[in-house]
Amino acid sequence: MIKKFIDEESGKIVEKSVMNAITIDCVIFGFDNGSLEVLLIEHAEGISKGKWGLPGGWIKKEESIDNAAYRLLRELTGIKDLYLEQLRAFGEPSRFPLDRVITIGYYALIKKDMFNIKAGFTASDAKWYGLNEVENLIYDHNKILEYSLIRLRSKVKRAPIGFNLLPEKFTLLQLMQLYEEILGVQLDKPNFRRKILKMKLLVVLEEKQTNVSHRAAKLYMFDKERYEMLTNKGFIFEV
Amino acid sequence: MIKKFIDEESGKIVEKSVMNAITIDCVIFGFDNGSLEVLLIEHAEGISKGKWGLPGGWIKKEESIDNAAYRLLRELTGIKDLYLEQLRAFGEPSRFPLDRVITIGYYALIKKDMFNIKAGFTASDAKWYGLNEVENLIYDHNKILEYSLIRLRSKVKRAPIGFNLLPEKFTLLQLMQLYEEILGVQLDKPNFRRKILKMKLLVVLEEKQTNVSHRAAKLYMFDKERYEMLTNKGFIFEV
DNA sequence: CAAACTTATAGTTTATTTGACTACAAGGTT
DNA sequence: AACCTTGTAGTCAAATAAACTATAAGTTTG
Repeated sequence: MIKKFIDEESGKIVEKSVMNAITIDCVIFGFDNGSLEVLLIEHAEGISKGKWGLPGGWIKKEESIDNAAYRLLRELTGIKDLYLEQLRAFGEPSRFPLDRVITIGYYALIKKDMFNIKAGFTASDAKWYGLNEVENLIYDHNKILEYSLIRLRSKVKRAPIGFNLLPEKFTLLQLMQLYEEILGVQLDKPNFRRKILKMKLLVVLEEKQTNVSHRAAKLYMFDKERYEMLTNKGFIFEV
Repeated sequence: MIKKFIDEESGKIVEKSVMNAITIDCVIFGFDNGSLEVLLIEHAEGISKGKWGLPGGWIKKEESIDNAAYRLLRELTGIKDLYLEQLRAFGEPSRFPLDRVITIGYYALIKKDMFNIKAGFTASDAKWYGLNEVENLIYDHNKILEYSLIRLRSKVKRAPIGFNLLPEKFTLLQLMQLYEEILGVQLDKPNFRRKILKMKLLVVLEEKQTNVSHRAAKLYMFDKERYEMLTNKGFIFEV
């Protein structure tokens, strides 16, 4: 597709192609043992062969961008049940060395206990990294990761998306530690309990923890229906 | 550029082009006489000729997406001093009737008193619309507008971007009305004053309003340097 | 088996913030 | 001069958040 532009220096009308290569790159977050991790892959082909970066891929003509992101995650992890949100488009002309490639960043939150990584046919390896173990990634992937963290931190305070990182059943301490880890703050146990329970978003279960070397904590579940009901009434989640 | 994909039904590897046409569309907000407005343009060419939509255009190969958005706004309004932020990419395959076109949405906040609209060579007319005067726009532009409003509302509470819609010098009532209009709430004058002044972000000027038929209010200016200084110390703007 | 230890959970107290409201000041208009 | 509109200062009760104390319910250790 060729379109007309005004050349800013000469003022003349020039014709240029407006076709671009577009990729998707996704930051996948997991929570394990009290720390936040991201899933990185080692590229198996092309100029970035052998280097680590975010999982990603190309968008097909007939699918929406969101669907492309879902498809890529399905190919990589096999899970269908995850939280996925677009970050934004990253389009510095220099971000990709060979051609102009615009990428659309996503981030996903998954329950780590629920799946196995399949490296897939463009990756030779896939591995979880703690946030401060991440070193130099390909292209602008460090920048995308950084941006995803900012978004995650701001979103997690205003919407109950944190639950997507925990198992179905969790204790209040686990939930608190999740918030502590993501937000990088220290929280007070009794105060956190009170605050989160007052929202009435959690269902307390009969079950308790097992195999712990201390008093077993009650297990809770997030009540999504109740959340939506409350939201419609004007309730705003805020930690 | 041709890439390989796994066909999900047959499991075979197929080759597809990954080139896409990408545009930029921008929601431009202005504030006038107590109400929030958006700048729309009437398209002068192509299949949408005669219809109203968001101002937009194509991205050149050698410019970043942000720069493309700046360039388009400059071409349209002539202003260089504005607030600009990317929303996200919109890429439903059906959003554009002829081809697959992915668009990257932006929103801008401008001081309406500072500029004149130039319709430009792809638009036959440009006009400010109050938010509830906006009717059916081309493509998915209503959706982009809706999304921009959600973003504006959430952002304006957490960052002092609202000032970009006001003249350099403004009264506290003007500022309060801006927040009332954007957030759709009623605020209490004394309480709003106290809250906003406590942040120490405003410089009070010697000047007062003129030509008003009531007690003249003091004029204030936003102190950007002070804002950045406070932010570095951990201050968080919140209305 | 009891003491020590760890985490869970309940409750108290104080400081801070928010929200609603009252009162008066400072102009211009009639 | 009376009145109207908006600006500005101050008060007070209610709600919320933050810091802290205390106790309960288990495990582990000696």
